[in-house]
Amino acid sequence: MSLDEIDKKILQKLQNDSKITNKKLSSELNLSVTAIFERIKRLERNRVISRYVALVKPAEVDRSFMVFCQIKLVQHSKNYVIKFEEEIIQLHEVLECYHVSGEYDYILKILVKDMEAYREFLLNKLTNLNHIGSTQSTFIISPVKSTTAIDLL
Amino acid sequence: MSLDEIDKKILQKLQNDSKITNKKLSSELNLSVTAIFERIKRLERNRVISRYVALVKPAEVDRSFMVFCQIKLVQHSKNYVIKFEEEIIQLHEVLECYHVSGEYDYILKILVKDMEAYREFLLNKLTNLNHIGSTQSTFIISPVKSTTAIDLL
DNA sequence: ACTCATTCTGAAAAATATTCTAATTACAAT
DNA sequence: ATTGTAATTAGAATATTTTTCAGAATGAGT
Repeated sequence: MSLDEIDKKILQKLQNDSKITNKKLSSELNLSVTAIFERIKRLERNRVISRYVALVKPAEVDRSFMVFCQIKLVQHSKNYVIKFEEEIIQLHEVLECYHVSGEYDYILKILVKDMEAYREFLLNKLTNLNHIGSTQSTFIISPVKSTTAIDLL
Repeated sequence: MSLDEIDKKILQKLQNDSKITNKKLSSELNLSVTAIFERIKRLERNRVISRYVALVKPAEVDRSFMVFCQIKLVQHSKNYVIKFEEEIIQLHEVLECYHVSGEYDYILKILVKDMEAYREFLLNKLTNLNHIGSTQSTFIISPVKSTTAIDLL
């Protein structure tokens, strides 16, 4: 789907604050409320906007420990890969998982309460999965930047 | 701030779809609209909910290339670290940046159009920063899971 | 039992989202 | 240039939702 400059400005603003009203958007972009409304609906219909979400502060819900975990599989046959990915998706501690290039096969972003909870996760969940070869954990000392907004301007 | 089960259910739902109406929430949780309204306002006031955002599909806005880039600094004096982090924050291609444990100092999640754009980014922006020792890039072959929602139940 | 603070309900008011009709614009084909 | 067609827009109406308000229920501490 093709996006003009107005679409991009709308997306830019919605990515930063999806609670902004159509009225405010319309005055900032010098368009009618209806024009804004129709454009947003079109962006939603075409799945340019995939969803609207509330972002929760991890520390406020007792999830202050973030880890990047790299994983190697023992085999790479299609069945193993499919099975592994299905199982990973089920784990709620895993916020993100990517199949990647390089020495390891996967990178996972994991969020838990603390180091102890991570140990539990590793022992009881992750290393219990079949086909896992080795893992390597990288702990987050401090977040420097964290955004979901893609720059479009 | 302390959260009861109702708060957690509200957060759970808002993390998945922040456009859900208070009326719908109220019927699903068997509370009045006002009760829901007040609870959400409290969650916002106390920054449990940090913001509401629209999520945009990267491919739809021509950003199909994601990379994890690990960085080592040449020195770790406070001034260097501060300066480096300030500069990283400015780069719109960098969606996330974490100070981490292990062999490298930082992990960055970078989103660009394609490999060529990534090369441009590396040459013109990243390696132009002072104090950078070495970098190592890991390319995303395929996303397996990607969510912003923290499981609270 | 009484007070205080918190959370709740239901109704009213204010603001916003959505629908509708018509006018305008953009653009391709002639 | 001009016609026709579709897409986009504006403005008014209607429908929904958010927000405010007053009063009732709840619970902890005295």
